[in-house]
Amino acid sequence: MTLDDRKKKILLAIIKTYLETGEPVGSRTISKIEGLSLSSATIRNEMADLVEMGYIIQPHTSAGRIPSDKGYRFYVDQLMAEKEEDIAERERHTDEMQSMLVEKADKMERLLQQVARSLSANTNYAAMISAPRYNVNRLKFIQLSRMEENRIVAVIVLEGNMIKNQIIDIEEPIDDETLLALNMLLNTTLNGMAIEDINLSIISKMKQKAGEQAGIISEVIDAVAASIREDDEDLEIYTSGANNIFKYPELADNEKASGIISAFEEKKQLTDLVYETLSHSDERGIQVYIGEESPVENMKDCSVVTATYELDEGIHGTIGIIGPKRMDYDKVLSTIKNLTAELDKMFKKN
Amino acid sequence: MTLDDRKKKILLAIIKTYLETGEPVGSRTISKIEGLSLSSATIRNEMADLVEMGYIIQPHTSAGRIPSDKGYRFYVDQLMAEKEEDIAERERHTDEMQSMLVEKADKMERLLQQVARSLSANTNYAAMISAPRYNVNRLKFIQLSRMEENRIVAVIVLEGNMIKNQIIDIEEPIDDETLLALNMLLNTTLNGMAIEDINLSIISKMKQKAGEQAGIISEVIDAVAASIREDDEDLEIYTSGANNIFKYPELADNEKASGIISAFEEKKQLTDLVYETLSHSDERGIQVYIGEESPVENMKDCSVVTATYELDEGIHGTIGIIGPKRMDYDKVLSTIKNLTAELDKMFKKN
DNA sequence: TGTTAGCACTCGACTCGTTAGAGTGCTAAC
DNA sequence: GTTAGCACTCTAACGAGTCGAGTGCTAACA
Repeated sequence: MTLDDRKKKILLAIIKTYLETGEPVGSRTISKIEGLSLSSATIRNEMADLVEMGYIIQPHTSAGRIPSDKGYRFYVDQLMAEKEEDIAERERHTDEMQSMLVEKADKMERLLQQVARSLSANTNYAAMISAPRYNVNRLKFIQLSRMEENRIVAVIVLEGNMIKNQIIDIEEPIDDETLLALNMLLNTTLNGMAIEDINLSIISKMKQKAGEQAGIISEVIDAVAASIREDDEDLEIYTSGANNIFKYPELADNEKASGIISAFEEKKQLTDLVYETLSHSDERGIQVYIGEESPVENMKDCSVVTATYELDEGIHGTIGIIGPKRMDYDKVLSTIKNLTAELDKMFKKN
Repeated sequence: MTLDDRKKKILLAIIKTYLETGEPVGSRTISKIEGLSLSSATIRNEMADLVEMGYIIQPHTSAGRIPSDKGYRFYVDQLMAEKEEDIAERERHTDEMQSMLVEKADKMERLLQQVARSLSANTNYAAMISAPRYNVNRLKFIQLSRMEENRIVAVIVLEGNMIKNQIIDIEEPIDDETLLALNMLLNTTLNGMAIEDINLSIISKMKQKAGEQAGIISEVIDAVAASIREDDEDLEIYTSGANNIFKYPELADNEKASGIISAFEEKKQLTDLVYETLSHSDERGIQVYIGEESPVENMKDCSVVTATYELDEGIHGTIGIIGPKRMDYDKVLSTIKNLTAELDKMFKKN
């Protein structure tokens, strides 16, 4: 059986109606709404086919139909194809976006938290945003300072003004002069380098140059590397509106809600989601996971829409919206598309 | 009517039974369990009195009784008085605590997250822990470094090795020498001072010393002060096990759960809780808020147990456990008491 | 051959009455 | 002051009955 044009139209009508009402839709409803005027009986026949083909489901014999994951997938693909063509799309939604007003914040964390909040408030779904990923980032500046007798603090500034600190305990005290020299050495050698490119050969070269301070320099470099790597593991993630899930009965029962909440709290699973997204990001950067498609176990009953934004050349972060499968994909896609654009613009300007 | 000895015994029996079963307890149950052997009819009479006095509630005419907030309050006060006397208490529970094993973490944040996790896992309630409060803290070390032409980064280390960063944009470029001088000036003047004690007179004295750099120094000091103050507003708080609330049906309905979850996510309300706790901490440092007593609006249906721990002289943080009113107060109090002791010990050693 | 009207059928949601059981409150006796 | 006894109350659980939405099928129609 093939999905001919009429079937497509009916399927889309069913899904759209369901998205609006949240209740199983019957043949009568479709026959009335539809442009192509067909009787409910005809619709029923087609619906039976669609069930057989797996696009829709009937919860029980005498109920209407609801979209299956496959049905949603069809709808979303359709939607995204449309958007692709419709370049003026962005304009059309611009006015809505005004209200999103991401206040400019001096601190990155503030900004990200702000974004998450505004996303969840605008969409009525749960939202998350990850801080830009460091390990594709470049070192901008390193500063070692003595804090105590044999304890120094390393301040590491990355491109994009991400700052990280690391306290380093050193074996033997270090004098001011050496410290200064070390600072010089570190900065001249490492500035502008991508973290991943700092390899053994460079380190050994530095050790050579450091001469008698070789011991200390390796201690310091190890600590710096560890600090960056460690942070990479547990990515900073900001969330907002997790409680929005209670607005959707199909997610609000104890077990499901508990799973989703714990995913939001533990962050671990969100981190996985971010990595998944970053590794699969296509040209548009937007991805939609429907139900079982979700890479996060606890979100198998949700739909997850993610997008990447660009802080700077090659430095990406991830935005995510988590809601029920019957989410307003159209609105979410527009919102998220505009937001990433806005973020990109903001960062580029900086 | 007075709460005589027999009434007390009956009340305690009712509460204990309710804590175990979670269901309204009837006169028959008490008459059987109780050491003082009285018939159910007698118990009934006493129970009627207890209802009148407000210690217990009957959900409806032909149901058993459940404790009221006032009843819980009586129980908890009793319990805490007992504990006070029983100094060997701590020993008795020590073995349970072994399993809590707070792994030593190098980073404070890791440690705190760890503690929260272990608390929630051990108690089956939701747990939170706040990072130690800064504003009673002392400056240990300030380091200004030039990052770009007219942008410097200030690294502020506080007693207890809390590190904060602040990027400062300055009007006009600053040369190395001036920067060095500024660093000297800042450190010699401010080191060891409590943040709150940095007042106008000190600042103006510094400006005087700075001479022509007066402009820059006030910029810097303002920025430093702002950085510390700002961070004080949104205290770092780590949470774990928020989804535990779903284990208790009386908290798991949509509305209540949503409120609690949002309190956990937004952190704002937890921050209030921390301040409330810190300002009211008595000699023991442990506080129990039952139902309506809670300073957090969204937790009026919960009980909240908080305690302060000491990072260093005068630097406190707060631990909190949030659960249903029928929580196992005995266990929670023991757990939290041991944990704070453990934390205190760990920090003192450092 | 595709479309449609008509109709019997299905099934969940809701209502209502019944029952069982737990627990009370009161009274009268000890 | 305590207790046995008993009528009473209220909820939870169950089942029967009803309603309505929606289906699936059949037969007629274009």
